[in-house]
Amino acid sequence: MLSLAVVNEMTTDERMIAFGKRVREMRKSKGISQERLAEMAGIDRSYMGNIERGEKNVTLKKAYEICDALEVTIQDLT
Amino acid sequence: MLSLAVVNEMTTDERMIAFGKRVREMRKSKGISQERLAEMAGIDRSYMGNIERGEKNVTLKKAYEICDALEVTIQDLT
DNA sequence: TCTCAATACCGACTATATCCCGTGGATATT
DNA sequence: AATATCCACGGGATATAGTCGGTATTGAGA
Repeated sequence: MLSLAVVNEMTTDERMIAFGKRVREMRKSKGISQERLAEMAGIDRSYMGNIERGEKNVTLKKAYEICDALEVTIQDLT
Repeated sequence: MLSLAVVNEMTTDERMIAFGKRVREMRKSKGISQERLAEMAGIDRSYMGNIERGEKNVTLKKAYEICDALEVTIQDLT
């Protein structure tokens, strides 16, 4: 039995994965590499890979820094 | 000298504080206590205080869980 | 003033985000 | 074949998110 509030919602893990996918889309649409985006956002290169694959639970600050590097708002990524 | 991309932007710390303020507003508009929201979101009570004061850099998962407890989207908090 | 609920604050602990460096696979190019 | 780029993936180190249990403070109401 599902409550109305839960219908159509994603799990937090699914939202993490969706977040990573949008980061990857945005990055590719700008034609830059993972490593390049990582250094623009001040993030470790291997960690950026983890984020795009939705394997890591990023903090809000890092999310904001990725937004800044991609020149998008956090609404665009969530 | 400011680049155009930076004009009108907030620092990440300012955005953390704004996030916390919105959590507090939303919580109060629902008439519930910090401690109650904390248990609804599965978060420690003292940590919830830190979040509302913008003292802690919460992870996306926790942010989503707070959204769920408040029955709002993350766009409402960011 | 007294009480009570709500919140702020504190120290110690545990879990995990994040960094750093290296390796290997895939693909494209010369 | 050789070189270069991009990315997945690994282990280990460090920083910090998040928990837990307590105490202090604040503000509202009896």
